[in-house]
Amino acid sequence: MTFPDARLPLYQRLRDDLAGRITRHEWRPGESIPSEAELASAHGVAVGTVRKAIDQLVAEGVLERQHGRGTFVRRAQFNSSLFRFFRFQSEQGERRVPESHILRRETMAAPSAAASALRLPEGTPLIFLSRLRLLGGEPVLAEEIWLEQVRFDALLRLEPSDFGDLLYPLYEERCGQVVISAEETLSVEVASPLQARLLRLEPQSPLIVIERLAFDLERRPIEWRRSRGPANRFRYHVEIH
Amino acid sequence: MTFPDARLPLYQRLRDDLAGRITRHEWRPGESIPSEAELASAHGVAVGTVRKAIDQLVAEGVLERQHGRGTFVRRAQFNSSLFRFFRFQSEQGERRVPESHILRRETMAAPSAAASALRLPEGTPLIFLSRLRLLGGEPVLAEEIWLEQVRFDALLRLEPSDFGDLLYPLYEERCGQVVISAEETLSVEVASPLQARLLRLEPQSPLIVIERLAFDLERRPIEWRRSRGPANRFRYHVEIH
DNA sequence: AAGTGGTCTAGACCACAGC
DNA sequence: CTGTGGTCTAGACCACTTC
Repeated sequence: MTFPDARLPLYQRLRDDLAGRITRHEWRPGESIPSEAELASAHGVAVGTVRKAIDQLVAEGVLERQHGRGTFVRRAQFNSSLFRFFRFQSEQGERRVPESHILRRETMAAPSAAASALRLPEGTPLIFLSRLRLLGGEPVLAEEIWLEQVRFDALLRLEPSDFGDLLYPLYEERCGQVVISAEETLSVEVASPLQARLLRLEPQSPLIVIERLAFDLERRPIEWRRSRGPANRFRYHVEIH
Repeated sequence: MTFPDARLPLYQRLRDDLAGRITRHEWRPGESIPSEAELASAHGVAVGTVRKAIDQLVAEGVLERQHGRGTFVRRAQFNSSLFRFFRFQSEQGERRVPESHILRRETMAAPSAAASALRLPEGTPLIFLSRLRLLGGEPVLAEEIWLEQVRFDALLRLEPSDFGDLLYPLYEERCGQVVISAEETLSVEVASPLQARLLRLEPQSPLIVIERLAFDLERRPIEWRRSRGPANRFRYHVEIH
């Protein structure tokens, strides 16, 4: 339980309260939350204040309004921009989801880079995943993923072959962790012999490197990953506002 | 003059009205707009409605509220994410603005790629600019830029040496065109002999290619540019929501 | 003290969905 | 017809800036 700062505006505390109840699965993705009038009377505030709190969560992509029907918890948005970097090569629409193979799954004490990214003390127990992703049989991404062990414990009790092709649905269903935003940093480097063999490239081929830090509803970083793929089949699209 | 659809909500029409007055330079960047109470009585609506219109423009980055002082037209935001791809090499903060040299400035009939990006009929008169950008004397970006001639006419009456290092302030001051959002597409290609010489690289070096389509207040595309730089000194940071 | 934006309330009326 | 979200109003009170 966090201490809601009483000096924060009402609608802010309400937003955090609702976000918490979604995190705690009081309302599940796809379900509707109580009506604005109900929430208002339950919290003893005006409807306008409830609307302002909901407005925020809608803007964050957590809730979705449907005129005349209600307000719903959004399901993980697998067509959203969070998945954009899968758009390797095939620019012609039809974003295919690459198949995934878990190569390694281990626990480790947080190395300094992962610890500082995830804002955890160095040495915190983490889960480390190594994944290879393929499109039409060809490797397109080699991924290294770090997760805080206490949050993602459930992943250790699952067969790596049962992980499926997408992690975020797994995070949501098995671990109750919802990703709603992320920061990515792109750069280009040259393939090491190891990476080259994994991606079936010639050594010294240019690689695109995507570092991603993913955040949950409470705006805490919960996943850090570093993905590498062949630079020549790469396209990346962003909207800047 | 556009026809405001009377079926649109009041606050939407108000938003468009305010956006238009900013475009037409009734209020200039850095200046304050009338107070919410004034706008409300001038338009014969409630203050809440004015606030909702202003909220939108604030979210779009056009206006900026200052508690107790007023609401201001934002100046072109040169530290904003629109300028992020200047962050070549020096990751350690201090984003320096590269110096710019205009290599070519011509008028041309819109080629099909530029026409379709800018959503203009093929053959529309355009201005074409070619720029080289340097950091500490070293070339970091070679840019090709296409602009609709009727909007950017003023650029033809200016000495290329007087363009300065940033184009968007120029667009704003000389042409009354304000960029508030953009889409970018990144890819990697291999330097042609020409590009290699321009960027002082060995031929066949990997290049990062950034295509940018920039939009104005009315959400119309007004600039299309393609920039190329050495891939190895490149870093790109995005927030995904 | 006067003027500005920020929060919050209470309620009217409209538009859409679903029975 | 009922319940839901969407728009709009009118006004109280607060917090910050400026003079």
